Amino acid sequence: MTFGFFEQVYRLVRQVPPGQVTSYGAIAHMLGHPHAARTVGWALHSLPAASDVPWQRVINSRGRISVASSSATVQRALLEAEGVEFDAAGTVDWERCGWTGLPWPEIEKLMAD
DNA sequence: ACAATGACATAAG
DNA sequence: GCTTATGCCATTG
Repeated sequence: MTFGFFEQVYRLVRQVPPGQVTSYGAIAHMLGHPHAARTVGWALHSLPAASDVPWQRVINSRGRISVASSSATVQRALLEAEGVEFDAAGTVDWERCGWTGLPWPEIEKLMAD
């Protein structure tokens, strides 16, 4: 299952509505792997640019973009275009744009499909 | 099966 | 707030 865990991550990230963001840890936790945040990040990193997965809506726990390349600029631009607001320090307010996640039945259905 | 890797998370200095 | 150290996990060579 080359797409085992990655596929799960992709499906969940695809559910993130525009204008909202979530964290790697939250994704991992929803998938039943509370400590697999690193793997989630790796999954998104290896994601092709042409993918339909809104990888830009997934950031680190502090509400900051951790990527250290030109993608960071693109990511922030995409998020701002969706309505996500950054403060002076380039941080996102979870209160404002944080994604609460899907109800369990929805997640379960995504995994089953 | 073992060692290395990585867009993380958290605690400590 | 930034840097360093440690823990965790799935994927890859």
